[in-house]
Amino acid sequence: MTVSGRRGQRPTLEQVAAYAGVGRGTVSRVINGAANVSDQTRTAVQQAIAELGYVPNRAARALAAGSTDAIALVIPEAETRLFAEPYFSGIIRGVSTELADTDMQLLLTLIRNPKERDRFAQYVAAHRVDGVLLVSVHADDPLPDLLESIEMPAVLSGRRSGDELVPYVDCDNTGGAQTAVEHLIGRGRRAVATVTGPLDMYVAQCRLQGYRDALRTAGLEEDERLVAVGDFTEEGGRRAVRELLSRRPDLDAVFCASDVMAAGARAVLRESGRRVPEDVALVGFDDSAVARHMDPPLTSVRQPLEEMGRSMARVLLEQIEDRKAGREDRSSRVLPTELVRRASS
Amino acid sequence: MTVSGRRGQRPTLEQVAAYAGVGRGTVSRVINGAANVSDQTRTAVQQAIAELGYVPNRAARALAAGSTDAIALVIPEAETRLFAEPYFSGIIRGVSTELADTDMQLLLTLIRNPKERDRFAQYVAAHRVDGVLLVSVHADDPLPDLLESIEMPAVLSGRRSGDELVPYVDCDNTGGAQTAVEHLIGRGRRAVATVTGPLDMYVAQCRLQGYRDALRTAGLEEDERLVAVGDFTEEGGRRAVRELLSRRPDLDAVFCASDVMAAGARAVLRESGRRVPEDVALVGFDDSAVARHMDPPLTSVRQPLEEMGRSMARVLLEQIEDRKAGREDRSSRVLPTELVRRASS
DNA sequence: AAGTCCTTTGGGAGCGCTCCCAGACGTGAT
DNA sequence: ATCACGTCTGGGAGCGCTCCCAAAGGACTT
Repeated sequence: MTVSGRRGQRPTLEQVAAYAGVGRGTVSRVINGAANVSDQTRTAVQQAIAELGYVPNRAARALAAGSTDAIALVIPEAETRLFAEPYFSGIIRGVSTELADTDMQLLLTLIRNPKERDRFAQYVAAHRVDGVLLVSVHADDPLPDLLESIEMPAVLSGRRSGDELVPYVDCDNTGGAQTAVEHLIGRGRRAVATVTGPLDMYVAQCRLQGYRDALRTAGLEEDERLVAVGDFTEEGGRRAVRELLSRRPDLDAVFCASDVMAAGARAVLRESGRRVPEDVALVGFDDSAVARHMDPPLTSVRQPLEEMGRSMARVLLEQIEDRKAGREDRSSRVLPTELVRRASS
Repeated sequence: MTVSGRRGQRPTLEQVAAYAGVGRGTVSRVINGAANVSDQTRTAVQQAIAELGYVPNRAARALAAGSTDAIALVIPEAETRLFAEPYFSGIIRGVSTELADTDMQLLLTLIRNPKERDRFAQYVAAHRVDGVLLVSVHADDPLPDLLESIEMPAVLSGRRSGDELVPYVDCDNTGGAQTAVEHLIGRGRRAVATVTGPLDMYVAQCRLQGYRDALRTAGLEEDERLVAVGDFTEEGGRRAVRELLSRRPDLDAVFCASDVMAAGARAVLRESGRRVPEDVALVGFDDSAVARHMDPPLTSVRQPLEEMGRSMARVLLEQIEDRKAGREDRSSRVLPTELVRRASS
């Protein structure tokens, strides 16, 4: 308790100014890298800052400047279940990396229910952050449009549909799926089945489209009996593969739109006495821990999660910058995926 | 751009006061739930707030009050690798849940290198947050002591040693391990081996201790040939189990201090022609996705991650509260684990 | 020598709150 | 009627910045 009297004793900009023998405005200019400061003055101020250990007070800055130097990363609970595993840590890591050089803060907000959503909406509407990164893939999520309507800079992780209006960063789901299936075809497989995600999700549509593109490119016939709809869960994968096996017992490869579904697929294949990859080759999507630790290890399509996080942050920062300068910027980005080949195919 | 003129048009406390026909101070009192406001006045103010859609400006509040209404969740990169998977999302979810009713903000900070650590240290030293949640298990991490020295309220996730001084929230690693091994013994296993984590980590020491306690309680002899040191990686698990098999080919159960190591163990056991669980029963720790999707699904010790997150937040908030009131509070908490039984044992 | 323009600088005003003091009013005791 | 004391209220001061205007000075031009 003795030392705590020191609280608030942190030097202020004013003290730095006094110490350096200049005015407040000048110190402010140096800190914010404004032009029109002579080298001599700048050096003196910088030295004063260093000697006093000055750190600007964010609250004061935010209040005076009307900006917050903070962005929010918003994760609706619903997404949390579907994409759990490597997804968030990857995105978060990327975002954080990109923000490290800035002095933007990252605010994490989980939204579990409508009440929390409203609370967040109000919070954002009150301009308590400079921008929002939103993990959202559900078409019926009202948040993106809300952000749009209050002109809050925002970037989505993933698209809600093919003609997404809000700036987004996504990975090439179609291309990734196509590559995966082409890989299977290249290994001599001819009866390639797929287990899709729920088809009301755009990401699931894309991955199915990639599957179809690959078949078409290879001149293989598309057989609807080789397509089963899953739900991104292991049990869904099980169910789908049972269905596939009953319809086309001769299938020799399965492309699953997620690793977790591939785990379910793998179990059913084993139960049915089929060996992986000898009898049926298996490929997943996500390159999650599940894929790495499966037996045999699962070939999977890797999304560049960290890079996606970085991109999201970058796009958002640009957007904030542009908005401030009165420009309009609505760029999005689609990043390539990578096929990670393992023993399952 | 037309509408953006509205920016900053959000009502201020002053406007609320005018609207309600009271003074600024009164509105402030109502907002902060201070006593000494007549019911009539309070109602009038609350109505004004509702009608105007007033939301307090955090920056202004922080500046005037000298507090920030924000806490930081700090994750050193090193931990990110080891504990990746369910750990962070669980903790984060818990923390976020607990904070939802507060108007505390959650700031996420990843620390990748010494430079970022220093930056964060400076940031914290400047009292830009009210408290810190620190995921840290490495004894040589300087951050906890730094926080201690500047009297910043802090709570660790996990202990660095048995006599941790900084308040922490941990799960009962020893008890969890003991329960797991007792479970194996209860299923008739007699040559129970263990794969430990790196023994310079307290968490690994605890889990080993739990293993020993279980053997002793059951009156089984401890054989050092049944203990192999791993490193929480799959490859480490592989290596450890190969070692164990060469030393005690008759082992009939393995308790691994992490699921990922159990995945490695499982692979080696299969290679050696042993069936799980018929020949060798297997138990892991963490109850991660890997455990659920393993073949056979892995029995594992579940940590109550979300509850741990909640506890951390609660303990930190209490600490902040107490500190503000001039009291001293240093409570910690150890939460029970739960054995999740699956087919591997 | 006077005027013009640019660069550099100091410091007032104000951001929206909280804190706190002083005043207004009511109640009961003297 | 007077005073003391309590409850409730208004609003000044100030938190530490940024913004911006005006002033000081230097380098040119006419």
